Amino acid sequence: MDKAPSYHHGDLRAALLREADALLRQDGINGLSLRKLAERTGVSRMAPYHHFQDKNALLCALATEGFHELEALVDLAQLDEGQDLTQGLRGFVHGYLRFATDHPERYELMFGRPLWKAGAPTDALRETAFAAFRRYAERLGGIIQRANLPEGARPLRLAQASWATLHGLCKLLNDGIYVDRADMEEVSEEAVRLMVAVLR
Amino acid sequence: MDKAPSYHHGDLRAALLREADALLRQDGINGLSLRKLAERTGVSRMAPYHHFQDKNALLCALATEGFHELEALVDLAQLDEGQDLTQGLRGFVHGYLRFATDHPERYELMFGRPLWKAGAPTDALRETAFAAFRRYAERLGGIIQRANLPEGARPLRLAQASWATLHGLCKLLNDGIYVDRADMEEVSEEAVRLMVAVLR
DNA sequence: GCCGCTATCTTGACACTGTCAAGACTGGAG
DNA sequence: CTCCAGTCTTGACAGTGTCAAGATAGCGGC
Repeated sequence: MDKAPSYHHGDLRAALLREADALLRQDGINGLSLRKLAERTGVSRMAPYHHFQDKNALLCALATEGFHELEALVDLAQLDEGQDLTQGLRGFVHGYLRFATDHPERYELMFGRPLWKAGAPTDALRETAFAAFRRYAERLGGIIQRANLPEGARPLRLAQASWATLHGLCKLLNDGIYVDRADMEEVSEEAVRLMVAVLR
Repeated sequence: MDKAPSYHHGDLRAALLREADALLRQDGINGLSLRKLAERTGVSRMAPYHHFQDKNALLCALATEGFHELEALVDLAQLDEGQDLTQGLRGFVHGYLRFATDHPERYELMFGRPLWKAGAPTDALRETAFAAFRRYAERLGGIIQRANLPEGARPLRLAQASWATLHGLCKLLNDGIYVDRADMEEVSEEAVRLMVAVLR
């Protein structure tokens, strides 16, 4: 556990990711600078570059972890079983909102423009992120099929539209734009109604 | 039109906003630096500070213009008259998506975290942004009332949820996350279905 | 045990950013 | 004409990501 501070750190990369997460929580995504991170980890400013190609690569790695959690969250949601549809959706929606609002900086990193538009996202990030979505779409497809609704290519579209609702809600909430944290409960319920309504 | 380049520019501020918009389009929100802007406008780097307190203030001013356009767009939408509901909503949704995807950088600026969370938004920005939303909520309230649905505090919640859907869709589209530009037509139609379904 | 190779870490330097401080100009009011 | 307040400028500083080149150390082969 306690390490004599030798020239070779031994387990940088992991330490970097850990400290980066803490720094993210503390200073936000804009406050996360490689130099601060290096200093905090007790290493010189260029050391991280031996474990990550870029600042972008480091952020992508961090975001990828987040998407793994998100995927687990989708798996946990009781969307498929004979369970009540509204109840299942409500659970997922609440879980998603909670995930996003508990760690806003992390969520912003995962879905933020800096990674996806400005810096090119890593292949690993792309894959992990889309895996979570694909899983969600499959679940929704199962529901549609079981309720034998007019299917078509609809499951995908519905998954996109409903995820957009969730995502937009989280963004508005986290940035404090049109919906207040105090409204969270009621608005999320309205979102559930939206999704359920279209599923009948 | 042609100005002898005198010591006093005469109409900076306006020129700054104009050039800033162009620079935004060209280099994206991250590429918009005050120094580049100043040089492009043909003025020294500190000149903008006599017309805007901050970089933040300048960006807020730019975003405010955007929200004025958005408000006009809400006003244009045929949401209230006896017109077919689906048709009216579809028009608004398409208009909104078009607004966001035609000028992604501008949209990102308007609703982005840098202004709303990191830097404190100007009072003017706050006001303009919320005015647009309020107008939208009123329209929706009118629809609900005319169709005498169970009202309650629902208009506001519905406005929040549906705006979130739109917003999330635009974000996903512009950042290229779960929904591709090629899917735009179909997904937006699904969004319309979402909103209409919950209005019955 | 020793040599050398390679992964790892370091310091120096550069171009870039936003902004504080202090000076230079100038158009208009008195 | 004078002076002043509004406008613009240059100098400086701390902070950023990252290229280049040097320092260190652990590990396999002899």
